[in-house]
Amino acid sequence: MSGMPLYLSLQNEILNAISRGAYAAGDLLPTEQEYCDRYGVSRATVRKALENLSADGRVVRKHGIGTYVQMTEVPGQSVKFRGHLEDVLLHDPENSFRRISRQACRFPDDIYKLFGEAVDRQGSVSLSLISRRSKPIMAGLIYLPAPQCEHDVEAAYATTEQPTVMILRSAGIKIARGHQRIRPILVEPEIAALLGVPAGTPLLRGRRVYFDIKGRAVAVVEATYHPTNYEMGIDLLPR
Amino acid sequence: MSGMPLYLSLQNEILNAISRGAYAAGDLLPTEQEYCDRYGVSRATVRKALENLSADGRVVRKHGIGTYVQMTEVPGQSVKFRGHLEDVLLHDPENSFRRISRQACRFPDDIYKLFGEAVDRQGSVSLSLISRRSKPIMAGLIYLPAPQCEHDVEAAYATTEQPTVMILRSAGIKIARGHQRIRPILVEPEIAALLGVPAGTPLLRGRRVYFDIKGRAVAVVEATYHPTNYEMGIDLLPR
DNA sequence: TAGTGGTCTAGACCACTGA
DNA sequence: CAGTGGTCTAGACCACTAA
Repeated sequence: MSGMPLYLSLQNEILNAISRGAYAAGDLLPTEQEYCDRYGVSRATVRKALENLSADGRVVRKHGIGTYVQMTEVPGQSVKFRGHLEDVLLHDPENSFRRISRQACRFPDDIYKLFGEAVDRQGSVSLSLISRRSKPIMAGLIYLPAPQCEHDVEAAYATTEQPTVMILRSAGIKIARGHQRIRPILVEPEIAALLGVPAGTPLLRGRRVYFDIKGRAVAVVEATYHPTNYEMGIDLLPR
Repeated sequence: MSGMPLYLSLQNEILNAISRGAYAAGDLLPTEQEYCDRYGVSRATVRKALENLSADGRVVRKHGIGTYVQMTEVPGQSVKFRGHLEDVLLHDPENSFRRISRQACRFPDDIYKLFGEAVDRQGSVSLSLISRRSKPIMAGLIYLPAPQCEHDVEAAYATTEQPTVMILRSAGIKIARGHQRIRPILVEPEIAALLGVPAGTPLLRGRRVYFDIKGRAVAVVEATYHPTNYEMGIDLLPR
C-alpha cells in the first residue's frame, strides 16, 4: 500500500504484531522464510526489515536459532541512543580492571525493582575500578542476584581480571542487551577517593541494566566516570 | 583473504584509504558501480559495506549525488554512541520551543575553537527553552557565527517557533552530522531559573556541535537538561 | 541431521540530483 | 538528461545451533 517500501511495511507489521501481544518478550519470531511466504516478498527484503529492527534494539537475531523479541520500553520525554555492548565492556587491552571489594548485600529498593522477578532480594555487590595507563576512568558498583551459577561466576572472577559482564559471559550468562540511564551526581567520598577527585565533585553516573535473551535483568552496574580522564560522546546522524 | 566477509574487507579498504589521506573530509567517495568493478564484487556487497560505514558515521550517503567522507575523530578514552539527529531536534509536537533572548556576542575561547575556520569571532548567542506540557525539559544557549545567511536565519526565526537546527535547515543550511559531549555541571542561576530548579543543582549539560556536509561546524548548542523531566538513555546492543 | 540466519551474486527498475 | 543511490527479486552456498 502507498509508496512505502516493502521492508518498512514489514517492519511496521512486525512491530504492530509485537505491540498487540502476538509475541511476548523473549519469544521467537517467525523465520525469514516464513515471512517470505506469508508476505510474498524476497528474503533480502525480509532480512532488511529484521536487520533494521535489530539495529533499533527491538529484536535480537541469533545465528542458527532465530529472531527473539526484546522488551519494549515506554520512555517519557527522553533522548534515546544506540550503542554497542562492547563499547561499554571496555575490552581495550590498555584498560585494566580491578575488583576492590565484594560483599553480600540486601538490595536497596531501586536496585531490587530493576531485577523485577528476581526470586531473592539477597545478592552481592562488588566495587571495581577501571583504569587506563594508571589513570582511573571509572568506578563501578556491580549488583548481582544470587543465582544458581554464582559459583561459576566466582570461579571466573578468581582466574582473570575482566569486567563483570565478560565474567558473566564466561560463566555462561549470555547478555543480549542493556540499557544505561545517565544522570549527574555529587560523588560520595568512597568513590571519590578511588577516582582521585574531591568528594562532592559533580560527576556522570550511568546506571546500567543488563538483560539476558529472555529479557530478564541479570546485572545492574552503577558506573561513575572520571570527569577528565573519560569522555561521554554521542554521534548524531541523519535518519 | 582469510575468512573475513567481503563487505568487511571492503569497509576496511575504504577506511584505510580515508585514513591515509586518499579522500579528505567532504570529498566524494567512488560510486557503488566503481567499487563493484574495482573489487569484482556485486553491488549488494558494496552497498552493505557503505551502509555500515554510514551507520558508523564515517560517511554520509546522498541519493542522486554520492557518498561523502565525514570528519574522522580521534577520541581519547571514551564511550561513543550513535543517535539520530531527529531525536535531538525534538520534532515531537508536544514539545514547545521558545526563544528567550538573543544578542550579539564575541565567542568565548572554547566555543571559538569549535568553529575552527570561522572567519569571524563575532556572532550571536540565543537563549531558548524547550518545554513539554508546560514542564521545562531543556534550556539551551545557541551560538551561531555571523554568516552571509544570517538574514535568512533571522527571517526563519521570525515566522515560526522551531528548534534552532530546524531553523537552520529552513534557511538552507543542511546539517549532515553532529556530535554531543555530555558532562555534569552545577547549574548557573539564569539557567536554573528557566528550568525551575535551585541554582547549583547538579545537571547534565550537552555541548553539541553541528556540521554541514563539508565537515564545517555551523552551530554550537550548550543544552542543559532538567533533572527529572528529561531522561538521557542509551540502548546497548550486541555488535 | 535439519533448520536457522549470514554472505553473495547478477540482474532489474525506480527516485533523486545536478547540469 | 545522465548518473547516482534506493529498492527488490530469485536464486546459491556457507556457518552456526540444537536435538
